[in-house]
Amino acid sequence: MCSRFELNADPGALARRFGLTAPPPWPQASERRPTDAILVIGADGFGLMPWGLAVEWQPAPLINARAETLAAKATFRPLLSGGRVLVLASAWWEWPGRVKTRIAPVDADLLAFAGLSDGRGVVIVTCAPSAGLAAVHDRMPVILPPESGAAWIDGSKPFEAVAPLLRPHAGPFAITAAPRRQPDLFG
DNA sequence: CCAGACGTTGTT
DNA sequence: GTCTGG
DNA sequence: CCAGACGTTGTT
DNA sequence: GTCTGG
Repeated sequence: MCSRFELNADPGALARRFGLTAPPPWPQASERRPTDAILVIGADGFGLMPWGLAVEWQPAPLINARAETLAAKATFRPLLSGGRVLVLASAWWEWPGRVKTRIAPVDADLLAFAGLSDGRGVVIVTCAPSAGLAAVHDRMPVILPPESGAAWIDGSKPFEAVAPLLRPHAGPFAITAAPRRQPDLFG
C-alpha cells in the first residue's frame, strides 16, 4: 500500500463518530497523496498534517512504516508512545497490473488507519493483506476498528499493549477498478 | 506503480 | 542528524 | 571509534 | 523535474 488514499465523508458525521469537539479542518480534495495535508486525530486533538515524515538522509519523506518492525527501527521508536495517531480515510488505492483500483469498506463510511507522527508529519502503518486483498497487493494499511481507535492513540498505554492491534483487517472490502475517463468531445 | 503532461486565448 | 554494527 | 545505514514499495 | 491520471 499506500501511496494514495481518499477521504470523502461528511465532516459532521466524522466529528460525531470520533467525539471531536468541533468540525475538523478538511482537505481541499478527497484524493490524498504523499506530502498532502491529511486529517489526523491524536491524543492531543485533531488537525491537518502533511503526509510523510521528513528525514535528513533522503529528500523524499517516509510515508509508510511496517508494523512488523516498528519497534526495531530507530526512526519510528521515538514515536511509539507519544506519536500514535489515527489517519482518517474512506478508501485507498492500489495498482495491481497498473490498473488504478479502489478499495473501500463494504460496511462502513470511514476508516481509521494507524499512523505515527512526530508532530510535523505522519506515516501510515502497513501490515500483511487480509485474505480478501491478497490478490490486490501484498501490503495494506492497518485499519483500526472503532473500538480500538481510542486505545491506539492513548499515549499512557505502552506500545507493547497496543501492538496486537496492528493486524490485517478482514473487511469485507469492495474492490473496484477506477473507470477510465470518458473520451471527451472529438476523442 | 507507470505514463504522460507540463499552457493560453478564445471557441464549437 | 543519529543509530547500528564491527 | 569510525563507517555505514537509516524507510517502503516494488524492482534492477 | 514534478505533477496528474489511471
